[in-house]
Amino acid sequence: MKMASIKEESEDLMIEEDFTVKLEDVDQQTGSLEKRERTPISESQKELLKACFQEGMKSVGSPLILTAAEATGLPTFVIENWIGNYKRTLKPASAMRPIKPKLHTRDLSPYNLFCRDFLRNKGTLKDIKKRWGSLGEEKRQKYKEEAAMLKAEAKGQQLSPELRELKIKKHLKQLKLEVSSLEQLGVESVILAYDRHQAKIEVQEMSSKGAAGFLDSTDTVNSFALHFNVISPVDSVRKEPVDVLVKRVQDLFNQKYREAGGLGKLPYQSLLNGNITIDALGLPSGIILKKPSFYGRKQLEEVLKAAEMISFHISPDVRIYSPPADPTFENEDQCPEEPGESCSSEAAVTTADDASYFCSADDEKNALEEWRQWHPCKTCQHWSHLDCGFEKAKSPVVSPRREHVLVKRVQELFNQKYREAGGLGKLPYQSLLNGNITIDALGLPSGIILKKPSFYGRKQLEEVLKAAEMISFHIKDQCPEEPGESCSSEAAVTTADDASDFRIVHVEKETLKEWRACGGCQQWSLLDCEFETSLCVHCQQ
DNA sequence: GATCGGAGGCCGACGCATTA
DNA sequence: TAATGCGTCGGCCTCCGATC
Repeated sequence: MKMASIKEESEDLMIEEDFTVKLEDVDQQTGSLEKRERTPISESQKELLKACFQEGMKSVGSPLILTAAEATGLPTFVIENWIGNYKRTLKPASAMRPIKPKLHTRDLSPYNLFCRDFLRNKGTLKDIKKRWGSLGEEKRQKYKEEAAMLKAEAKGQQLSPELRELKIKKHLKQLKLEVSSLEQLGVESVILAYDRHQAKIEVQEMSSKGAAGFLDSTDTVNSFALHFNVISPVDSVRKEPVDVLVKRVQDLFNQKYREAGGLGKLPYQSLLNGNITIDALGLPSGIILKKPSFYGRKQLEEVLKAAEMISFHISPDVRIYSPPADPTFENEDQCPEEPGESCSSEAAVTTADDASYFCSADDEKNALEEWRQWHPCKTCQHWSHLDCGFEKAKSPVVSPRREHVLVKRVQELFNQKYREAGGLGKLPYQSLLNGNITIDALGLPSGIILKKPSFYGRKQLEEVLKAAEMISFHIKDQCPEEPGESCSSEAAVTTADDASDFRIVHVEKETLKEWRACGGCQQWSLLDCEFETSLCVHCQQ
């Protein structure tokens, strides 16, 4: 038809030169996380990589990767990605790749259609202007007709489910940004959305921090769902908060520990120090024993699902190694200063693996590694932590855990801001949690509140790092000592909810703790736990 | 006048499924 | 179980019509 004829005619729009958009022209200064990290690879680096590829660096496990890394200065994981992508470029393009529907919020213009045809015929962007300018009136008219036809068609047609979904997604995203913008202006807002076309009952929440507190304290969301004749328990409308799941797993682990003969609670610190060894049987595949707060939602749910299968076996005599004062350990990620705390890395667990171990001084790799087990080096016989001194000889290529690096960077950032605010040492999360200290964190990205970095998701970590320069802490005096001060325990009660949730912030409890002097006995006390009136409970009695 | 958003391709990053 | 392959995402390129 008409469209086809236009397409045929556009064949003669072929161009002579093959310009390509070069990513090397892109700003290469971004070492930060301002946007998604993308490693610029220069032409010379590519040449080196291609040369290594020709010499056999054709798979991720190739020993030539290290050579290439040295030659190019690129991290090994970047080279691994490059290999995969480069191999793909060598293959002929996949024949029938389904075309994803695109959401055109505006009607396509004659110019847009010309661009489509021109670029489809290997034309380049640089030439478009020239070609469009020199396009004959007749051809231009045909594009106008096609645009008008498409516009008319779109008007008469019903939206396909795919396009509808795209459209909804786009609007929700816009709403989310609007809520965030309003929040920055000090406006608390809530948006609840329910899609009538969805078989599954799902209420999308978009709310500011304060408004989220309101939702938590009321049954609004559930009422909203019920309004649409939906018999839906709260659980199906809203996921169980992560911190509740953490608590349940904690209880489970403590119970299993006691069943195995342990006393009290599972001693994560002793595990970490290697003073005790616990074989955890029945854990879901891929999940190892660690402090429950280090699991994500999915893992927590899996652990709870497998609760009955899980059992612990305590081997107090199998002490792997009690580390001496080791300089490598001094730089560790803040092994607990407060009782009950544990490192941000995973707790120690035994493994049945009996591979050989060799020292590695690769700090970058060590920073990414999760292991925490002590072994003697087969070469120098020194004992050391896998994560600070060793790599496993059998697996030279370690899958990088970028989140760990991000967590660490945020930890350092927070500690730095804490010191800039006059604090000493490291940010005392436990004191925050207990409400013994209050910190106003200014400049944090919208929707993110101060909490232990390991509770942030990857996206939040990146946003925090992005806003690093804007962030400042203001340490308020400790509550009990300075009458008249008020404090909020908000920092202590956040949850690490799924990034997929539209909910911007999830504040489980927001307790106003205001210190007041009793009108009778003049004793200072917490408003929420002692006072109803200007008299404390004792004086009221 | 400022801003948005469309075109198609490139390519690094990443997650998941498959394979050895 | 580690390695590999593949699909997908997202940011970027340039230019300019449409819209506010």
